[in-house]
Amino acid sequence: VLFPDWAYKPAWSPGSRQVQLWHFLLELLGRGEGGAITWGSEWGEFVIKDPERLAKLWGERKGKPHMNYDKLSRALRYYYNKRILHKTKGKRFTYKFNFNKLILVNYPSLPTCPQNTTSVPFSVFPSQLSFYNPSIDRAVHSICHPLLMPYSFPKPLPFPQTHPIQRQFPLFPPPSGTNLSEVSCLSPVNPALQFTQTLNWPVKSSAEWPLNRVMGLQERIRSGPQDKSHDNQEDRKIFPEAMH
DNA sequence: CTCGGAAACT
DNA sequence: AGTTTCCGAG
Repeated sequence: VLFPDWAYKPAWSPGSRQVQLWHFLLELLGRGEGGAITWGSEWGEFVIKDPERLAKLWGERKGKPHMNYDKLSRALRYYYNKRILHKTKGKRFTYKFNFNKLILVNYPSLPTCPQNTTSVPFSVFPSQLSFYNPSIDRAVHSICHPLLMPYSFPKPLPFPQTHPIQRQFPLFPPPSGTNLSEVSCLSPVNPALQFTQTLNWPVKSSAEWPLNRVMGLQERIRSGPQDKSHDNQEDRKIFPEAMH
């Protein structure tokens, strides 16, 4: 609920054994490595400073020695329909993660976040997130960086209130695929849930969430080519910024 | 540069 | 499924 659906996908999903491009980008961005790619002026926006160098790094990670920006950028463009990224038009080599507006649109009362820091004082990657980290708690109060991704957090329930014991899991008992070691270490508190409670964010029913409507959209896309103009109209309502 | 179709790859 | 590769079009 706090983040778009894709943000909950772990870096190394059971299906695909390889790193995904957007994880890789977030990783470089998080390191503040700077040379090849940096955060842009807006929240979630990033600029590829050295396209060919970035492509080379990506190629090394994937074992594709002939990777170049032409091919990498094609992969980025596939993210448009998946709603992971969109292009910042007019700005060369500039793209933007779609999680920013989703959060701000739904919670207009949140303070806008100055985003000049190149790194966060704590790690947000799955490997290091697997234990309860008090510094996350602290940082969460000054919500700010796009790097604050939920990755291995259990997905918060779409329903307002449930049995206390169910809070840690989308389903109870947890489905067989659930990595219990990952989930249980979030105790005593699920940071994401504490996040909502601390901030007194409004609770919406699942039907009210634009995100769920986006998911519905993806279902339609997946189910085959249908009425595309209708989809675009839906998109405009949800992501005004993403359209021109 | 940027876009997106098409086909191939893992 | 998520790219990688190739490419014609704007």
